[in-house]
Amino acid sequence: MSETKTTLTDAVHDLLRKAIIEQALKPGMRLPEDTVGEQFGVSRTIVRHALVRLEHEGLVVTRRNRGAFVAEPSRDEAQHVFEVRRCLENDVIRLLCERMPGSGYDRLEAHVRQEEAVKGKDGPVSIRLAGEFHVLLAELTGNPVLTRYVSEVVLRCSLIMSLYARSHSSDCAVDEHSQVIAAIRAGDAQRAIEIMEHHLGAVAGRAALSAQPDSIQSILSHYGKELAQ
Amino acid sequence: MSETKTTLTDAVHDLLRKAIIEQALKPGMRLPEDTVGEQFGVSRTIVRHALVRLEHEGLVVTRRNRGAFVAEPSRDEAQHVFEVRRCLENDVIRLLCERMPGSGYDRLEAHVRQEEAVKGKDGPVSIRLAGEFHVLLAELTGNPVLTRYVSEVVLRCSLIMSLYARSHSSDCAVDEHSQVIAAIRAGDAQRAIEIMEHHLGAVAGRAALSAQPDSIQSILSHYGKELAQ
DNA sequence: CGCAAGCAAATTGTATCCAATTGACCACCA
DNA sequence: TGGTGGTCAATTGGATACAATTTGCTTGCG
Repeated sequence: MSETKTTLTDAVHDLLRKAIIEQALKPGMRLPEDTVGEQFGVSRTIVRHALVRLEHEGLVVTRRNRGAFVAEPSRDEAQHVFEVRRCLENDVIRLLCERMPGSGYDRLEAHVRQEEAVKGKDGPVSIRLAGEFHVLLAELTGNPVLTRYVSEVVLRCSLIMSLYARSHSSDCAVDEHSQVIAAIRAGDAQRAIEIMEHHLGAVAGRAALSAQPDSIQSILSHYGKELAQ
Repeated sequence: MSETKTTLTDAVHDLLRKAIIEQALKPGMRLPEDTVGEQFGVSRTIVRHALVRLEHEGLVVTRRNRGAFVAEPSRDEAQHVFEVRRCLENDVIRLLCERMPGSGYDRLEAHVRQEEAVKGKDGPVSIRLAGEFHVLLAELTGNPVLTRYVSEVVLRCSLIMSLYARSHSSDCAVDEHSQVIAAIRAGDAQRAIEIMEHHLGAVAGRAALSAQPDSIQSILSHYGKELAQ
């Protein structure tokens, strides 16, 4: 366990991801390989590998010979991500109602307490914790594959919310988290799923409903395809 | 559209993936970077990037300073992949019952016809087509995120089946594919999901039930962790 | 004054090169 | 004989160097 699994690539990968999620790197921002590289004191090779992974995760997009950019999910993409997220998280709930591990509730409640602790002061930490609650749920299913996918969509949702949401402070209402836990504990999968649906719906809603007819670039990008090049 | 999106990395990536799925590269086989590189006539850098992606997709695993190997999913892992696959594919069905695009049935039926054409002569092509049917279903939802995930788990399932299944010829019963289409066309989501569950259950079953108490290395690998190094 | 061609800077795509870690083989010793 | 330590080959981790492509600007012409 003590083996330092962190190859440099992993480190850069994590750092960039965190920076993106915390909005230090804003959507659309360019990520030149050597700039990032010298910033972290590593060579382009490393940065490149990290960027490849991030692209796979949907947090950055790369254009041929143009470089990497922090992803700017369109509303359509956002819709798609949320759709998958609902599907996955519903299944998480369903599985947890069948097989919640022993220490599960303790860990969940500990997490919620942590969320409540930083409730007032919003900001990066609260956003991160909100996401991690959902990842923790996935982890408790004991299914690493499911966990990875949930993790990915949650991260993308964070990015999406940073683009489209009006207010971040209440992205994940902590009490809804508690309600989900309670419903699972009661073994009431149906209700837990309903709460989760409502929970995610609310989050997605804050993004979708703020649909001032899309920012100009978003609209134009839609038409721009036709005259690309 | 004509832009040759294929950077060399993409090409190698695709080639390796295809080779793995078609079992030209068998699970557990080593993939030394320079060997692969000189085989394809590219440098290690390229192979490296391709391997990073394949690892992300779960088709290869890499051990620090040891290199890359074609993944050998344990039965546990296999279980996890199938669990996620069922979740995702059920959602695909559900979505398609709501919004099947106009040309959808044509494309599906064309595909099934293709499958029937090569039905007798099993082999790589039939395996590939069977997988692509499920990917095609996902594509028809119009959700690229969902499509990518389905695509990934389907590929991993192909790998898994190549490890654990006794007979490949009937991995995906073509008539079950037809039944799914029919159920969706009837708008009967419940029935379509049932068929799909049964369909996937049968596939997974062929793997899981052949559970001669696991090959020796599989068992030992379970205990081996403790004395790893 | 607007537009097109062309040039220069910047950045990615790819290859090669060095260093560090690993695993294996072999000799040596209790 | 079994275990231990050391040296060596092999292979990856990482950095640097070169080539190709794109971009934006400049310049010249209509």
